[in-house]
Amino acid sequence: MKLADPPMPETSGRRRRKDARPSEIAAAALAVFAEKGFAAARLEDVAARAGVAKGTVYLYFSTKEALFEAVVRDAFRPLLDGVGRARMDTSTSCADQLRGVLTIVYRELVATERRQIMRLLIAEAERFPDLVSFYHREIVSRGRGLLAAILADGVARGEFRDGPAVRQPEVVIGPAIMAAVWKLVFEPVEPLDLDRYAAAHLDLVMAGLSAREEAPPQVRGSARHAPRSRRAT
Amino acid sequence: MKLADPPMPETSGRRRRKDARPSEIAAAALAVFAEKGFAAARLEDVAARAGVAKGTVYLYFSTKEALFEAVVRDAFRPLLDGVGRARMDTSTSCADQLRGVLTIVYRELVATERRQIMRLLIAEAERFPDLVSFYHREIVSRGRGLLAAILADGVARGEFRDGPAVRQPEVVIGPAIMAAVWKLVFEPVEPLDLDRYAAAHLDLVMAGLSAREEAPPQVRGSARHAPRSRRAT
DNA sequence: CGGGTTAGTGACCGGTTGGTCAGTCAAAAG
DNA sequence: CTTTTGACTGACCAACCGGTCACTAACCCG
Repeated sequence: MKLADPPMPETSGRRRRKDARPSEIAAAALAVFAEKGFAAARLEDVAARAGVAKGTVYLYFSTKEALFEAVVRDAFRPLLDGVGRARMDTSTSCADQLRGVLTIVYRELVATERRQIMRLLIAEAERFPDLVSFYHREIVSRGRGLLAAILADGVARGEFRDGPAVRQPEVVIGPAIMAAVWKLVFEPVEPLDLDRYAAAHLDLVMAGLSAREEAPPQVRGSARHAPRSRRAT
Repeated sequence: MKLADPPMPETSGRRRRKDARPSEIAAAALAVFAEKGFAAARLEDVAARAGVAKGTVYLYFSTKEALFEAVVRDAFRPLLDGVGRARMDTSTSCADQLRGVLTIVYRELVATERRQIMRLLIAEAERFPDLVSFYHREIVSRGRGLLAAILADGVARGEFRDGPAVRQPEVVIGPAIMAAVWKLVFEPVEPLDLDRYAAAHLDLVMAGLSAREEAPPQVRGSARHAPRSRRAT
């Protein structure tokens, strides 16, 4: 496109509009979808919010489904490489790495309007299986990989206790997801103090993972007598 | 009505139908709403699934919104008193009480189709604020009260460590909510082994709460920097 | 300036669907 | 048997909305 364009920047007035339109429309569409859901969102509202006529939407998106998919796909784009880069330097303790990851989740997902994407994904999951696959591949499995690596490393270093939670890293971020859901549903009724909540989450998880010198808890019948490989400090 | 009706039981064949209809329609509506969402669900589908004509639905529910609210409200009715009764006898240890509550959540919410109610509530939360208030009042705040009581009792008995998580009981069930969401969204892509997951959840929570020995008052998450073996796997 | 290009428009169409209501008919009443 | 009741029906209506397309006008270039 832009390659081999020696003389002038081709973005003149009219042209600049054309380049800007798709993202303008996408932003408007995201707002409307988040507010109304897919089925109840009206294309005319999207157009109006973007400051264009309804026909213009169809210049850039062939159908309502296509618009929805494009919008929801791109909503996490800015975070995608962030997740990739998130492999922090291994010099810090695993506990701190874990703290860092959870803090990012709270700051970038739970606390921002991006959680509306979660609502859309939950609501329309079975109408848009491709979208679900995309998110699973690009976000969820990567995130879990990162988490699993940190936990495994923590066990290897003797920071963390080996146990079922290490092999089920989802458990560790579960409370954060619940916080996002809570804010999506109950925020008007009973708002959630995210700082306090996140602190409690961190506290519980750290205490639950950390390897104690005193190994065996009196937790009876935990159905899991795995060898606590406590690589003592 | 029924008073002063000496001769015969008035529930004859025709009458019995009238009594049965609302719940039949409600059951059908729940299925259709769960499958399609509120906006995309068609009243004719509901009627067909209930084995009646469309007009019949309007004999019992004045509008589509009313039908939705009635259906979603009643979906948890059978569990309501269950939650109330769930104040287990205080003879068992608080750890066991907590285990019991979480097990019930997994068995009655996460593992059953009832989690579809969660999807509906999340998806339509801002279109039905009354419904949200209802659930918050009848289910969520009761459940949290129960949890908080168990945790506080556990602290008093010296079973649990006092800490921020005790004052934020939501954190403790967070992973279960996440499991429900996971199954709602990613089940077709990557199914979740609920037993393994629940075991990991229990393990993490019990370890995170249990008071070890004399418990250093505030661990502040073992920020030990011990880069003893910086080798990754 | 004028002809050509193209982003943008909005009236319109057709299918869908929430909601209505005049009518049907089985059972209860007499 | 006839009459009355009321649960149930489904054709119908009107509004709504996704998608189309003939048209407009802003812009570019010679």
